[in-house]
Amino acid sequence: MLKNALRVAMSQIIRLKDDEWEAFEPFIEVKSFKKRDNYVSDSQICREVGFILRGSFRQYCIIEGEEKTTFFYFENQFVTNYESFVSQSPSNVTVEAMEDVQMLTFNKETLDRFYRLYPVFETFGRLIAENVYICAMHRLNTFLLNTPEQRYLHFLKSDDSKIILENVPQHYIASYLGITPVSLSRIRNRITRSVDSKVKDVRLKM
Amino acid sequence: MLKNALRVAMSQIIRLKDDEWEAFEPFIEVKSFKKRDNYVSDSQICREVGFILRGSFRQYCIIEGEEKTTFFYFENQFVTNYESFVSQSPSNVTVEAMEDVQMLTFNKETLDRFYRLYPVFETFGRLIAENVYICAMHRLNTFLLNTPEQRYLHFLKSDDSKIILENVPQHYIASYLGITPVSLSRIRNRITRSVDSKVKDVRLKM
DNA sequence: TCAATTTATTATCTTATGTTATCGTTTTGA
DNA sequence: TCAAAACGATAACATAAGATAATAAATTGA
Repeated sequence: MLKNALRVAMSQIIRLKDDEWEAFEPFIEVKSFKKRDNYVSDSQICREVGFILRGSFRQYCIIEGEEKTTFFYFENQFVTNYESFVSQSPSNVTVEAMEDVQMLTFNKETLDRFYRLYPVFETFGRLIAENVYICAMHRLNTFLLNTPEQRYLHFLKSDDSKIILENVPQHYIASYLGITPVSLSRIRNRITRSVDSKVKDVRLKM
Repeated sequence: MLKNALRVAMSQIIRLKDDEWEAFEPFIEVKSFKKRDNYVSDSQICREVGFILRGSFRQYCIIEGEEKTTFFYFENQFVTNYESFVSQSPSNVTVEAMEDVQMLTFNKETLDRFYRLYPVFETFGRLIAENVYICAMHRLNTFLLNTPEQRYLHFLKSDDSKIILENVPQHYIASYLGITPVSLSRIRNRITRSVDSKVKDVRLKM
């Protein structure tokens, strides 16, 4: 059953009893999106959290007429504009399907109800928040402590990079790393050359 | 009574019943730090959350022999290395008193116990986590979307800037904004000149 | 109090990034 | 299927930031 994927994901975070899940399950909806559809729209309030069964999303905001891509969401991940969802304030970003998407969703009222009903849902909410905070801080640190080139190398070593590199055009990744597409292209060129010359060095030493 | 300041702060976040507070209060400790003392030390596990009654802290990490200041904590704020505290993993930062400090603290075991005892503490933990996440994202956005100069201007407009500008040397602020002290000095110079020239323009038009 | 340290500014030089434009190639969608 | 759009690499140029050093002022602490 489709909804079971969410149960599995939640069970990796909290101990969910059968009755708790069975109470929650009826509030989960199955939704589909076509490529290019918006899941969250700029200046709208985000009233849901989604769990991606199939497909992926890109999050961007528009600054001086230009789209700046700030995040990606893939299969088996939760997707929402967390700030807008938590504070029920208008979103300042758009979350757009990069391909056709099938997902499960539950809304704010549902979650708030379950926060009140079952302490384990509060724990769930807390652990999710702690986790996204730690991820945000790691990313922030790459800006505070690294140059763009170091940031790209750091990104290549990260767990997220594989799925992103395989699914996302390079200029979106540049944006995600806070640099221009041209600059990322140059950085990649530089790195390749430096690796090549190292290979050459090794050859010369032989 | 000293501990009441924490009750007030917590009550701005959650509804705390008398019996809940009275159960919690005995686990709160009062601690003092001298200027330059470390509250959190690099590679140590952070086992506490502090609430600052008087004084301030600076958070930094050492990269290639250089201190990079990444955060400040002031009166009536919570202070901890959140990641280290939450995951009970070694801290990668140092939190050092910028002046003599008086604070209240409670430790991880206490908090975990109260998470289990009272759902309202889970709510407290969740709301704190949601809040620090939103703050981290706002800061991350200034790196993703702004140039260093825009970032400084943005910082000047922020709520935090007043207390930081009044209490912190400029080169720490530079570090906090992810730029070098020399560069921040130039940015300030540039801004002043541009404001000056605008004043001059106004005068000429009169 | 006074020497040592810290701090902020400024100058010089180097370099990486931003900007803009061009050019193939690939992908898209009507 | 084919024209249009998207994409990535690259070049040329301008600019701002990093690195380093010198200097003066302020602060610190013995």
